[in-house]
Amino acid sequence: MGNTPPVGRKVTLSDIAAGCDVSRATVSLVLRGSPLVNKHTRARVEEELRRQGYVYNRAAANLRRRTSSSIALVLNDLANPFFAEFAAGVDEVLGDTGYVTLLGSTGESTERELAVLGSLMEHGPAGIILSPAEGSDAQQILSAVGGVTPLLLFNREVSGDVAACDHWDRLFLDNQRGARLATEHLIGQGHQHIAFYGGHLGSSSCRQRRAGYMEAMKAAGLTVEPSWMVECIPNRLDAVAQSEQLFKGKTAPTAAVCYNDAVALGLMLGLHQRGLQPGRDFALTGFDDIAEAAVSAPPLTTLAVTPRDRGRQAAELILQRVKDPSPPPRQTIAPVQLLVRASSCPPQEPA
Amino acid sequence: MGNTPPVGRKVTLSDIAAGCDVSRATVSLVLRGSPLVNKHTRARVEEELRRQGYVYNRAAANLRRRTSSSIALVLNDLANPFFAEFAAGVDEVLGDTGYVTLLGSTGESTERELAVLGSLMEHGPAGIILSPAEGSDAQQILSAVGGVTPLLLFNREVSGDVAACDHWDRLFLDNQRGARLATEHLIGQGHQHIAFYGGHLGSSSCRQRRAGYMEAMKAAGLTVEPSWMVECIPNRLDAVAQSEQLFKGKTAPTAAVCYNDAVALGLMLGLHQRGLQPGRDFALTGFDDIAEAAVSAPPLTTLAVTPRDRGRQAAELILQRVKDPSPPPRQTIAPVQLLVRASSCPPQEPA
DNA sequence: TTGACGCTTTGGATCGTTCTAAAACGTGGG
DNA sequence: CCCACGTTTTAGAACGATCCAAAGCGTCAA
Repeated sequence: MGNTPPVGRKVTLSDIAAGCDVSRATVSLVLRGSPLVNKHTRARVEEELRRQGYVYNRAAANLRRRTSSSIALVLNDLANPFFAEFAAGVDEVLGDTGYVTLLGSTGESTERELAVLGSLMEHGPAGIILSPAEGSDAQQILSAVGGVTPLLLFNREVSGDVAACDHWDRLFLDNQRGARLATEHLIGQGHQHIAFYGGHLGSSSCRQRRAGYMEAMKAAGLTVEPSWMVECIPNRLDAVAQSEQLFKGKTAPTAAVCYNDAVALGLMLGLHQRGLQPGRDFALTGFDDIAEAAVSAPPLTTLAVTPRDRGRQAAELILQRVKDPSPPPRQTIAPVQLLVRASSCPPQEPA
Repeated sequence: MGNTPPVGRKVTLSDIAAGCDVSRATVSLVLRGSPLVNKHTRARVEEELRRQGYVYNRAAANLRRRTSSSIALVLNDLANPFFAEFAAGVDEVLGDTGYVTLLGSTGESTERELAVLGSLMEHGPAGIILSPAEGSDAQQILSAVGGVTPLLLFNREVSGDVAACDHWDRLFLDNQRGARLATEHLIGQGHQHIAFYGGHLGSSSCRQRRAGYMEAMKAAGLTVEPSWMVECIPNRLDAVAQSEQLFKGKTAPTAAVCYNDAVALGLMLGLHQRGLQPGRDFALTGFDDIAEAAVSAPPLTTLAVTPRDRGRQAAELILQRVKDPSPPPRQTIAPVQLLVRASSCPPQEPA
């Protein structure tokens, strides 16, 4: 009978070594499946590991080997289903590769973002995936994470000195192309008076989506009335409230490309209040393909961004970079896919 | 001029010590804000820390002190908004207390759950918050996490030997009271023929909610027809499909307590198909207060479960347990709150 | 002069693992 | 009998921080 496992303390490699009369080094070799150890020794050690209920201490190993087995994931809003799906995708890939996810949620506060980054850095992650809070400054982030740990910027640009962060990788959605596809689709349905509704000009994604819209309109030779470009806070409530702005100009639009699904669903309510039936009297498109989009009345034409796939992709990008830091920084633009549903009807009386 | 920071290597406490001619011990004291160090020394050291861009290595400190600064958060479905909110709440509190969140997502697979727990354990978390996958076995979980690390079970029971896990803390929603409140509310509106619609009897939450419903019915002296207890898969689609079952018996219900919001929204569609207008011809309630509940037509009376608050609470519970492991395990039942909206109308002709 | 006493500072061991170089051991050829 | 050789095993120094006991130092009373 060997000794019993220690009581108040965790079982260490030395306990195992003592328990079956070999050196710590040998146990370590067994743990890492080295071919150097003799079959019988290995069996004896493995039995002892089981007997004492040994748990590997990866922190100690990482210290000695100067390695890391974690990736930090810092998100501006975990409660948002888009980012939740994204996080699930990230964790899926990281888990499969033996990395562990260090989570940090900033709640759109740049102050908290810096604090969270600082705290996570103390755990020495091998890399960082960051979806920055609005208004994040490149310089400050750089000084929080240091110049060494690889960082992948997701979904948003940061403001400030470009040179400060031009060695970061980037993963963005193809906002511009998405909005262009939606606009082209509405044009294809026969619409000529098409608005762009919702979003904040302060956000880079809104600017990109507007650019895609303008691009399609221009390419089709269609003019854009100023009253058709309406800003609103990108949630349902404000989208309802601002919807009448669309009809203040001299020509009323017959369709709208909306900044995102939440805004589109809000606009639907606003149209109802004006006596217009969306999907029959007025066509609209969203962006994101949230769960509700498929079951709204009418179902919403929108752009699928597959956040879980983006998460997986982000994880793979940062892992590549961790494995080999030498290649030049890379910017990846993820495709989005147009999902045509009933909300994007043709105009009622063809022009 | 001091030496320059090292190149390929991270800056360590020894670099700082060498850089300003003190011992490592002194630098360590400065880092931890000890009152022992002289004002001038402290200033010199702090200057050097800044100059070299020192980052604290918490893993090394944890190793030496035999402490931990992380909590593992293992969720069966991170993509579900309920758990995403929960995670955000957990991370909020943990971040404030200097802990870091180790994330693990199991995707409802018990196999993956064990793998994830094993991997996280190697990082030596101070505690674990676990929302188990369906069908998780107490024994297996216990052997994955060992008997030492505190564990908080959230939201779901695990199957198998109770004795195996009776030293775990628990945090559950008050399903029974929630359903009772909803039922009492409908009774208060004047309903007597009230159904319980949706959910799987296999799930513990469904059984608890049914129990709350029965409790209220019995207390009010109301009888329950067998045809009023209808099971369905808890999603919108199946809820539409099964809704006619409610009207197969000899007495048609005038109201229904639904298993959750998704089911309630599905039932609304089913009622429409029968020519009944929910909120006027038929009253119903949901459970969860998902985002759609407030904006459906009619807005849905439901039970708010405030997942973010639950997350905060879970974090506080596990931190308490980490701080002092001695008190006996505790089961916490979180209150749910009835939100009355237009869907729970009085019956059309008062009985 | 001595030593007792605060106030600071410090060397060295230590946490649990891995790495390196070398030792132990059996074996077979010269 | 000795040594070279392949196979296993090992002692001891790392990794970067903290803890402990003790030491340096200036001051002041005896």
